[in-house]
Amino acid sequence: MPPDFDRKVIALLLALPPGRVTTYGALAEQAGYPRHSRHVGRLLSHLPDGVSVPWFRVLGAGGRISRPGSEQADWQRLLLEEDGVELSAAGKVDLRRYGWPDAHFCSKKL
DNA sequence: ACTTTGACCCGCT
DNA sequence: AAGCGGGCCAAAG
Repeated sequence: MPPDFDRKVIALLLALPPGRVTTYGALAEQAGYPRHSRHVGRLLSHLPDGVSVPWFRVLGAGGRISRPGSEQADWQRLLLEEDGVELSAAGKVDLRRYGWPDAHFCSKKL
């Protein structure tokens, strides 16, 4: 895995406008490594310190929050709402509405 | 070198 | 709705 993978993912994340969200799969794909969704997860779980990343804007496929029940999931939900993102009772996000503008699953462009 | 472990994903019960 | 199995691939033990 080239060193720039991490860098790219971070950059993409920083470029993501507030109030919008993306997914592990989409990040991996846009970083040039399709099917590497897990690696994005692993990256975010061991975040290089010194970089402040809006990790909470990263969701699982279909707009699901990862590791439901975990402490981070609760935080994520809170932070997202603070961003103005609506969550269903099940804690899911409508990607068509809040998804990454360039992503296929998003219908609401910039 | 081999095995286990993920902040994953998809399709099928 | 919820669980299972298989696929995925790098990192850590």
